[in-house]
Amino acid sequence: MTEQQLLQLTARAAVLKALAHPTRLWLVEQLQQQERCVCELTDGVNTDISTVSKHLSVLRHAGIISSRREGKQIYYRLQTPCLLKMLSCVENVIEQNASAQAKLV
Amino acid sequence: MTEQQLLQLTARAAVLKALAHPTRLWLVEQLQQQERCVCELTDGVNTDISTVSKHLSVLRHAGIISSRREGKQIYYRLQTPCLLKMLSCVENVIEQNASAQAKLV
DNA sequence: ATAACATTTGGTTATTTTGCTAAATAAGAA
DNA sequence: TTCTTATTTAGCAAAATAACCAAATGTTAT
Repeated sequence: MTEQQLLQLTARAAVLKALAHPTRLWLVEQLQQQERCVCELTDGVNTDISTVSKHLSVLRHAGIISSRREGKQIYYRLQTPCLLKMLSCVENVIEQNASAQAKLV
Repeated sequence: MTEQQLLQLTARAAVLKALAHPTRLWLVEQLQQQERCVCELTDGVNTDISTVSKHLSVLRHAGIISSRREGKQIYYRLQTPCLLKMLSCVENVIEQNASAQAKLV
């Protein structure tokens, strides 16, 4: 693995790592159709507001979402639509695991 | 978020988390064309054999790769080909980030 | 059985991540 | 200005992760 390769792989890993949390995946899902303010997002999730804010910050730093202020609220939107297709492949892995499990029984 | 949803999102996050490491991404890349034994994989990477083995174990537990023994060697292969397409979307995120950065300069 | 090889597992330590509470900012309303 | 609402930041403790070394396992050859 070259130095150049390592840099590239680390960048990819950073994006994946940002997605790799149930709450953050949920947030991405919520932003699928339309942008949302933080208050709307915290409503649906059972964790603290500050925790949600931190998760949003992680996603934003990874370039997965972006934000804009409108009055008191801050609205978040999805930056890269193809992420949703990506997740369907993740689902494939899970289904395959499930059927492999089933085969063992 | 319902209990059911949380379970599903946690499963997805687990797959993404397994991928979210430069060495593991490199390993997945190596398995893209053909299966490989551990000795072939450790050759290309600068870390300890035991560390590589542990990374392979993480990928295997996530159902991303699988292994078979042939004599003294253990061969690993990719379980879900669509993962490679998935990573091209991750690359999109990175490129978009780069061009956003460039715009600022 | 012993030796040599390929790989995994266990133990340790350093680092990172997570989620909470409390405090800080930012914007609008009174 | 002061109050209220919306959101972020800081600080902390618990849990998870990563990398190394050493020891254990499984396989083939002697």
